[in-house]
Order: sequence, then structure tokens, then C-alpha cells
Amino acid sequence: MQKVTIKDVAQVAGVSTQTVSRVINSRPDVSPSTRARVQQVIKELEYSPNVIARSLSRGRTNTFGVVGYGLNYFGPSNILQGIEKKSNELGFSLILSLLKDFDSVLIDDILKNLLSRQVDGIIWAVPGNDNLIGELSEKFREISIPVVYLNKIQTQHEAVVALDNRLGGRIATQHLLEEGYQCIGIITGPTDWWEAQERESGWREVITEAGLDNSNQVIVNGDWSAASGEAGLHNLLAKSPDIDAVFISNDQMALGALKASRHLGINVPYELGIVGFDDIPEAEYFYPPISTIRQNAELLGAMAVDQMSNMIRAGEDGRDYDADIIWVTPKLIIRNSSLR
Amino acid sequence: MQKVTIKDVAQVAGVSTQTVSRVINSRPDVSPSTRARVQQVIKELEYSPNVIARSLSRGRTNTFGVVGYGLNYFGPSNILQGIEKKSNELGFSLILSLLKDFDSVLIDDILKNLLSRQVDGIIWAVPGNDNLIGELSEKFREISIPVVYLNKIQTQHEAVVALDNRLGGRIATQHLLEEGYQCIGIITGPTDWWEAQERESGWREVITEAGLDNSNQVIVNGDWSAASGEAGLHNLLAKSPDIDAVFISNDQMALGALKASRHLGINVPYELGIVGFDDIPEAEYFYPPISTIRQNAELLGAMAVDQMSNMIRAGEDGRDYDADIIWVTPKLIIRNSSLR
DNA sequence: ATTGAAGATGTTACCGATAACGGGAGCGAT
DNA sequence: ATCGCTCCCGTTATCGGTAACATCTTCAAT
Repeated sequence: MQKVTIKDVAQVAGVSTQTVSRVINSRPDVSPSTRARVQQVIKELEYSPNVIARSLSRGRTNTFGVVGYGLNYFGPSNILQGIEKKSNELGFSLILSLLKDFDSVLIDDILKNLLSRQVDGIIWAVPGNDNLIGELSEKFREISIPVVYLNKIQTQHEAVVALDNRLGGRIATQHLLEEGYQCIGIITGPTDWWEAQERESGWREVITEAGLDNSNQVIVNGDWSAASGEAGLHNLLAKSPDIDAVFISNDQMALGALKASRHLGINVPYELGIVGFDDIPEAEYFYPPISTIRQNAELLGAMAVDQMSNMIRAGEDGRDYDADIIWVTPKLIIRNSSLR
Repeated sequence: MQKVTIKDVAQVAGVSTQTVSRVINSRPDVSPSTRARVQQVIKELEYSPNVIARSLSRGRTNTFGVVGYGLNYFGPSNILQGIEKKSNELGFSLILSLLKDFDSVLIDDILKNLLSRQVDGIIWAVPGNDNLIGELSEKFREISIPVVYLNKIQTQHEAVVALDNRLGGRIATQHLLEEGYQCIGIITGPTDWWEAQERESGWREVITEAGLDNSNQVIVNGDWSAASGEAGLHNLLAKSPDIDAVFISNDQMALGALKASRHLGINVPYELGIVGFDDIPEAEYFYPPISTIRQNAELLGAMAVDQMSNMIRAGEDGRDYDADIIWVTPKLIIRNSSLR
């Protein structure tokens, strides 16, 4: 246990606890000599304030609750890293909870726990999912602390930080078009994921603008896994043999599709152009290296924390903060899989 | 803020706060009728205890501090998932801190923060690194709460949960031997990483037992990255052209090596056998799919929590817990890259 | 000399819970 | 009837800080 308390310091320094408290919090109204003496004692006793006690009396914990999902994926784990780094810089600690599925009972438990731990704000770093979206806003309605969401559709006037997935889908598809591919299909993510929907929308917009086929004939749904990408490409080509390019909603599925194309004896990029999404570190080493849409996941996390911090400050000052959605722009990375 | 406190409940129910406290903590000495009434009020007011206040008075926070590193890698992020899941089951929350490098000042800050937040224990989920190992035990010596380490060499009598990396290296190499490869090199991880050292030791043991060449001629050091694996294989073959198999210390580097072998026109597995380490989800989809050593990272995390929980319980009962190292066994996954 | 403001410090109450202790009611045993 | 035990519940102190207010100097301004 942590033995030395503010009382010990006060006693040794011959002052009141309040004065010690003032020194700790570097408030102005302490004489230089007293301050120095107290600081000396603090150092000698190796005193460090009990944050729990401070939280109780201040009514602020300097803690964010972070709810995450799918840390084994590249995006989410990097977002978390971004969140942690920025929070740390701003002096906040993180209480981490992970969702294993989209079970609503569990979510209630998590939120209740975070609230009873008096976190100053909640960062909802769970990918947008249709099964969640409805009840989510309901659950959060009564929560009186700031909440920032990551990569979620903005239904109310919430604070959201999101990658512009639609734009990502657009530039991926645009690129394939510019490279001269004529019939561009898509392997999507799970249809109930917002990110998958948006990426598909981007693709659809460009395809439609170009007057190409955007029917279900050229669309296949995956589940983010490489296996589904492999199966997906087989299905896609079975449905539409004249497809000469695919926009694939993430790099893992693209990897699966590469395997399928090898199996089918289809040359990438000459017979089939491929663009993935995420730019996982391995993407550069696939065979062939794949073009993809890079998302700066760390930045996403950092911006979420920034926004949270603004909301908290606003709340303290009694101002109100007009939360809104902030878009992060993805970037096209061109490698061999789309260059013929 | 959370408005309703134990006092509100007490007042509405017409009892003392102590009685409410008894109900909350389901202690026996409350009459059934009173208990029911209090519970009713709790439900009506949607009361939920302030965990911060409880922590202060109980002297226990039901919180673990977790120090992690490299979440963008497969192993660490899965370990964290295992830790979170198990902790959650046991009713503990997690305060997460991430190391960005092995800077010792930062580590001090992190530990100080965790301690001042009165965590009940610290899980050190940072890969073992020679630069750390010395001062680490020094830093932790004075810490009076339980600490469990993951994947670290056991220098004192600490509680450690570790993958048997040496065994992993052994079975990988053994497998290559059994497949008839004659000259087996290695691409190691960074030499100051414990895991890299252990994997190399396993390889060395088997190679030596078989009477094969274990000199520096067949050893190249990588840094875990695919790029270093690619460069590594080039170097290795330049040094020892007659190498016909490589044990590569992780799958990313193996991926890089696959690229190099394609570049050199070397057929894997016929001319060159490859076994990686980790079994990242993509490994199955590499070209060719690689044999690798699977580590159950989630289990590692869960076992760390288990051990932590045991230590805490022991501490409460005044017993002392003889901490020791617990080994988790890796498993060989055979795919095409090592089958000729 | 008086007033007032600023500076430096201490006192008291309180944050929301729990531990420790106290005490009344009910009841069987002596 | 008294003792002693169990059951049930309340009172008080405390956890380690901080906010709010009070007090006492000191010193410049009137």
C-alpha cells in the first residue's frame, strides 16, 4: 500500500495539509520559502498524491473510458494506440473495455462500470454496426458526460471522428478507372458495417458516374477475412466473367483474392486489377504488392481525444461545445496490383 | 455527473447508509424485508455505487494496471485481448498504458501514475528486452503490489507467464530436419529481445544436436519487419549459398523472405524450406502458405490475469504466494512452405 | 492613525463510500 | 427473572484529498 499521505508531509513540513495541497497543485498563494520546504519534504518522503482520493473530492478523475473492438485488426489497434498516446500527453489515463460482440446487455454493463468509475468521458472506438446504431444513441442519451465516437455514422449531433470511407472507395475506384480497367467489381465488407457501406457507396458513385455496371452482378459480400476474399473472388468471377478489376474493402480479403486469382491462373494486374483498403504493413509484400487505401488510424484516435478534451474543457467553463463529425482523409497508395 | 448517492437511497428507503451499503455488498445481516425495500429503491433511483469512493474507503480499486507495447503487432494485441477478457470475467477493470520506446524516464512516470491510482496489481505486457531487464527489476523492487510479467526472462523469483519460445524454435527446426532439409539457417529477431534470443537458442540446440553448421555463416539478424526479412534472406544466401531451409523468427519477416526468394527465382519449398513464427492470420494466405509456430497469445494474457488474481487473493489472506514462471506451449502449424 | 487589499496559512466541512463499534429487540437457557 | 447470544440496524470515524471560508500579517493608501 502507499503509505505516505498528505498528512505525513504536512506534519514533517510543519504546515497544514491544505498548504501541502496548494504546493502539490502549484497554486500561487504559498510563500516561496514554504513551498520550497514542502517540496523538499515531498521529495524526501517520496510522497505522491493518491489520485483516487483526489478524484473523489474534485469530482474529476482525469480518466477516459475507452470501449474498443477487434484489437486483432490493424485499424482498431492503431486507433487505440493513437488514443493512448494523445491521452497520455494531455494527462489522462485510460480505462479499457473491449466488446467481444454486439450484445446489448454487455454494453450496458460496460457503460455502467465506466460511469460508476466516474470517467470524465467515453471514447467509443467500436466500428459502426447497424445492429448497434439504434439502441446506442438511446443508451447514450442519458449519459451526462462527453462521448466521442469513432467511425460511426452521425445520427444525432454527436461528436464523431471518422475516416472518409466513401472518399476512400471513390479514389480507389477512380484509380482503377484511370488505369484503364473497364469492368470493376467490388468485394464488400459485412453489409451491416458502416465502413463497408461507405466504401461501397464510394465505389458505386464512381461506377455510376462512369456509366458502368453497378448491379449485384458485380458485387460480392465478404466478412473482412482472407477466406471470404478468396471465396468472394471465385463467386464474383463466376457471376461476371468479364470483370477485369476489383475494389476490395480491406487488405485481408484482397490477400485472399490474390490467392484465388493464382488458383484460377489469372494474372494480377494484367488480367485483373486489385485495390485493397487499410494498407496493412504486409500489403507491400504481398504477391504482387497491392495498391490500397491507407488510413491514418493513429491520427483518428488522436483526434478523438482532442475533441474529447475540447468538450471537457467547454463543459468546465460552462460553454457548450457544438460537437460535429470530423473527417479524416484517406490516401491512395499505388503498388503493382493495379498497374498494367 | 452521477447524482444519486447512497445517502439518497438511504433516505428514500428510510434506513441508514450503512444498511444500504450492506445490501449493495450483499452481506448477511439485513432482514429480508429491509433488503427488498432497499433493492427496490436502488432500482427506482437507478442508483449505482461510486466506485471511486468505494475504492478510497476499501483501499482496493479492483483495477489492474497494464503496461503494453507494440499493439500494432499480432502477438501483443492478442495478449491484451486475453488480459481484458479474463480481467473482465474476474471483475477487474484495466488501466492501460503503452510504452512507445524503452525510455526509462517514461517507465517511471507510468509506474508512478499507476501506483498513485492505487491499482491492485500491474501486468507488465512488454516484450523482454535487454535494455530494460536490468533496471526493471530495480524499479519494481520497491513496488509493494503484485506484478506479473509476460514473455520476460525470469531473473528473480517473479511471476512470469511466457511462451516457450525456445521450444518453438526447436520444433520448427526439428520439423525442417525431418522434412529432409540439410542446411538450415536462421533469420533472428532483434538480438536484444528475449523472445528472439530464445527462438534462436531452440534452433541452435537442434542444429547442434544434429551436428550441422550453427556458425554465424548461417545466421542473419532481422528486426521483425518484412523488409528486414527480405534483406535477411538475400544476405543469408550470399553468405551461405548452399542453405536449403530457414527458420524465420516471425511471420512478417518470413513474408519478406518469400518476396526475396521469388526475386531470386528460388522455389519455396522445393529449393528452400521456410518456417515462420506467430501464425498471423495472413500466414495461411501467403504464397506459398507458410508453416509456422502458433502461439496462443490470448491464453498468455488470460494466464497472466489468473496468476495476478491468485497473488492478490493470497495477499489478502496473508498467505504468501510462491510466484514462478509458467510456460505456454507453442504449436507447429504445417503448411506448404516446408513440405517438399 | 485608520482602512483596505493582498498574501500566507489554518480550520472546517465534505466528496461517497466502508469499517468498527454500539445497542436494542427477541428468545432460549439457567 | 436474568444472562447471553443472535439478528438487525444505526452512529461515528475514517479513507486522502480539496473547496470554501476564516484568520492573521504586512504594507501601501488615505
